Amino acid sequence: MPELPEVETTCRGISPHVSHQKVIKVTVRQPKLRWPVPIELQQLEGQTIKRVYRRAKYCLLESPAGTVIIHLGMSGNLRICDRDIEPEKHDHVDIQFDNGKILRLQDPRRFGCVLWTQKLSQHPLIRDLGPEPLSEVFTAPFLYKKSRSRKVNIKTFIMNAKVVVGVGNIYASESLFMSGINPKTLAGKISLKRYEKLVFAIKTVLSLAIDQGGTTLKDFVNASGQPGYFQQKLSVYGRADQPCLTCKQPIRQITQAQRSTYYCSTCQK
DNA sequence: ATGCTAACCTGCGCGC
DNA sequence: TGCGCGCAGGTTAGCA
Repeated sequence: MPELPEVETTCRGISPHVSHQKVIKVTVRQPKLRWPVPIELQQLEGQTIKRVYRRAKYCLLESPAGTVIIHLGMSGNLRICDRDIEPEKHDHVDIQFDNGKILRLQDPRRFGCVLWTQKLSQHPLIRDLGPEPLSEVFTAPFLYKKSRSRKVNIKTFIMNAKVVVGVGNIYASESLFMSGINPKTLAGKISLKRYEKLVFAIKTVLSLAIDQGGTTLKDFVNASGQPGYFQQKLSVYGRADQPCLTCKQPIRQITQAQRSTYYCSTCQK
């Protein structure tokens, strides 16, 4: 479900209900997520959330005692609901606040996680992350330098969180289409000039998707339960065999690193 | 260091 | 209707 725009949409949605609120109870119904939900998460009880923010695809709840690290995996969502709303199937974790609201994690596939750390910057999941794609440090020279001698294809390269965070399977295909780059091209063979186009495309696609409230393919909903609308603007993702919006040739679907890639072999060289 | 694969799960749509 | 198969928005561990 969630790539960077969906996580950003989620964080913005929950923040007004969670920031500066005191946690009165943490309930874990199913601790078997990607990693077990740690018992130390209970240290959150009694804490007041200082802020809610996003790093990569992690939603972070910062408190004086430590930070909650939440990842939504493939199928997770975070919702704000009233305390008397009964949990449903796959509602694994609740964080209840003294304002009567509950932050509730639902994740059918359980690829997500809820972790607790006292030193976020040293956490293994956070430590080695690349730059934020919407930040000023994510530039063409950065990507160009990082990619020299790399033999992996460009699509897999930009989906590598050690290179740049937040570019998932949808927006990788969309960005490469926008920049006219064939996803099979080796990262190390791409010129600085073409990386200029790619960096611009990544920033543009992600920003537009955030503006649209994310992409809802199947089940993404924001903190209020509403879908996103970016799927209406997808150029290639999920459009196998349909005509390219530019040249009318059929969009191709291939597999790279065990993931589907969509592209136009005419417009992307 | 880099690149590739399997693995972790549930649910849904499709062909038969 | 039911069953088996393939596929799905992520990311890490482990191995060559």
